[in-house]
Amino acid sequence: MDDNNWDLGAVVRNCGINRPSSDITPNLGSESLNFDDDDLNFLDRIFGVDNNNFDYIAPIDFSISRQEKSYDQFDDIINPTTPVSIIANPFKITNQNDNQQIYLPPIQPAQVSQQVFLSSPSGVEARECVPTTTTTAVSHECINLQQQLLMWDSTLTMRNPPIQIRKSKNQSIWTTYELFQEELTDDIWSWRKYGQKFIKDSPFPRNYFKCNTSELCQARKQIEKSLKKDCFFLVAYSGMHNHDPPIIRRSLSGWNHSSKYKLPKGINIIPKALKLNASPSSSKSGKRYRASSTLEIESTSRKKNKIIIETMKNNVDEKEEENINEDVPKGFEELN
DNA sequence: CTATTTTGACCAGAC
DNA sequence: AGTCTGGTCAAAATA
Repeated sequence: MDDNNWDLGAVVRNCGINRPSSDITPNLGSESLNFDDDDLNFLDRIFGVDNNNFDYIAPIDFSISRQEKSYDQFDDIINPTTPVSIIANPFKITNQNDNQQIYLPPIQPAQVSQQVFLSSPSGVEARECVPTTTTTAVSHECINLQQQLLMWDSTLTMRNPPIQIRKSKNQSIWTTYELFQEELTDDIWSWRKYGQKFIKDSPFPRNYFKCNTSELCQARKQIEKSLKKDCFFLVAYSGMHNHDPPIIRRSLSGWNHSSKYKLPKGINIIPKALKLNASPSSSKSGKRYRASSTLEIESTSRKKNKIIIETMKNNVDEKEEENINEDVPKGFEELN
């Protein structure tokens, strides 16, 4: 099997290209990325998604010690005999012979990133390729790859490709996934909630989290309930951790793993309509509604809907209730 | 008392 | 310049 059997690459337009390796800008998020049609077509083939529904900003940042990798060499990456640095947002790799696909994990271990083509997809020339810095120069800033892969929930990552990669107003790059409620606890990092906001065109609040391990860590996470698909949550990640993950997995401070059937602590999914129409006596308290965030997963359809509707009824008079029903998002209709 | 969450205010980018 | 929107801050509330 030769190198061309694997489509693996990164679109590179700037980000320190052609600069000496000693001048690599460590923070990718602060760089501007511009893509043309060729870039987007290339990404379509790589990600296999509809470009119209995919806001490509920065598809990956992938760093490895060698510029080219064959299948066997890639296998060496998965089972490295020597420390290799990988900095990657989730990235799908397709074997063109059998269409087998894998996703690189969303591991974010290091400060340094540099975009590299490992092999050029057919019809798309790798341009502005640069060799990476040496492994030695990078690896000391990264956690060990084997350690990363041990922590990588491959089943989760495999069935959850990113559905969107976007750039926020402050130029941060956000990679969004669709997850089931029970998958929300599949996160190796410790997060602390720092905000919540209702976003335009969605009745559900967006919950903002930052890494709770290090004050200096810039990693961020956003969680909101999917409007289009009631059974899903939209989970977005931004920034790289500059430290090792917490040792204890799935039982992190501030991240309630006591039951896989409960929402992690701090995630609020109460629709806007309820908040806006809540009675004055409860308008200042989210506590009243947070109870519903510990509902059993089985209730995400009938039971939860029932309780939410009942909550609505308890907090509005009949006149207001008519207006609320118009605002109740899909999936929260009263059941009969 | 400490840690975490809540929530209105504030700020900056986009339009 | 003014408004809208999303992201963050930080004091207060809560666990």
